[in-house]
Amino acid sequence: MKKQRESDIRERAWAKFLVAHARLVEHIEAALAAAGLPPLGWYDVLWPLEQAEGGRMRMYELAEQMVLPRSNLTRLADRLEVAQLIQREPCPDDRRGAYCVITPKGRAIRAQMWPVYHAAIDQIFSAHLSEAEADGMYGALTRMVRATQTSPASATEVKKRKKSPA
Amino acid sequence: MKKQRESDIRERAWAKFLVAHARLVEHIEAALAAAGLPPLGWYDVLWPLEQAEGGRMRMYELAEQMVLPRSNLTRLADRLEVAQLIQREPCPDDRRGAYCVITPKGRAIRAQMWPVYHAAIDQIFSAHLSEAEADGMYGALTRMVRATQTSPASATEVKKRKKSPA
DNA sequence: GCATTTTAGTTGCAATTGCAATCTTTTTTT
DNA sequence: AAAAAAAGATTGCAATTGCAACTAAAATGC
Repeated sequence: MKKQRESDIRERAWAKFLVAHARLVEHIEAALAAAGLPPLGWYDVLWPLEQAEGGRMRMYELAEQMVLPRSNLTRLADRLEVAQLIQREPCPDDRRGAYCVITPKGRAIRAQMWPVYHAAIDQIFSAHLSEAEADGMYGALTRMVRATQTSPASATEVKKRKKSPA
Repeated sequence: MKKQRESDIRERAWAKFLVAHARLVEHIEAALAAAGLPPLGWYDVLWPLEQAEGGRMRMYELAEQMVLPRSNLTRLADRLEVAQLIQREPCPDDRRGAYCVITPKGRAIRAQMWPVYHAAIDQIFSAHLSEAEADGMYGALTRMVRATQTSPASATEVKKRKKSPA
């Protein structure tokens, strides 16, 4: 008889998910800081850029990928630009838009970050997952992400009505 | 032959883990805000307090549970106290310490938050996990959390040496 | 073709976070 | 038992975040 307070295993998984996220990120940030490297958020900008065709991406694309409000990315990009890891370029096709382009220095820093980041992931995340578990987790997480994007009903509705028409 | 760019499934799981966390939290915050309720962080204070013996916990315990820097909890508690959801009480045994005590109003608000929170979890998290998957995920996450706490070697070392002894 | 609505990106400003320093009160050392 | 070290909690201050407002440039409707 081990039904822990009747709380569903899924709820316990959710609670653990939150704690694990906080702990893992904390650990990784500590590792990067200890190595005198930039924070995780910078990596999340540099990596997609490096992957992208021409080392460039539109701001809105990047923001969407990173699950970051636009205004937030603007400022983050400001910092990366000051550090000369990226560079902004006007978009020829759309004069509203701007490209974020990774610089050689940006690539270099990302390359320096990866070993540290990778080692941390291995140690605290990957080491605790069998291939099958990783696979299962990947699948489940993918379904969850999809669930948040395919039901914009609630989110959109909320956005539309300013204060509730009542 | 589908070994996607040779990147380990575990690394892809990690990447998805980060995105999923951001999306899920975003969704839940939106749901709470839409219902005119306090943010998730408040729930995370109220719930452990409500569970605790006497509805009270020491600040440091709470901070640890929540994976939050102490100073951060101090301020969070300030806000909750202003809203009269908690109350601070001096600790008789240790005159440095303080208790965080949940108030009746705190319990009431938490009770109001739960249905909204619970519905969101069900919809975007639980719905996508079989019992076995939830079980597996719970186990894996637990091991990861343990991994971050049992190797304080690196974290502690870093703390000790201020700038690196050169 | 012009008025309206959307979209991309930025900015102002208030709220939250994080880090190092501080103040008290234990706890440990010697 | 005094000195030194550590622990609990808070505070100052700078950095980051989040939201709403704003500008400029497409896209859409009629």
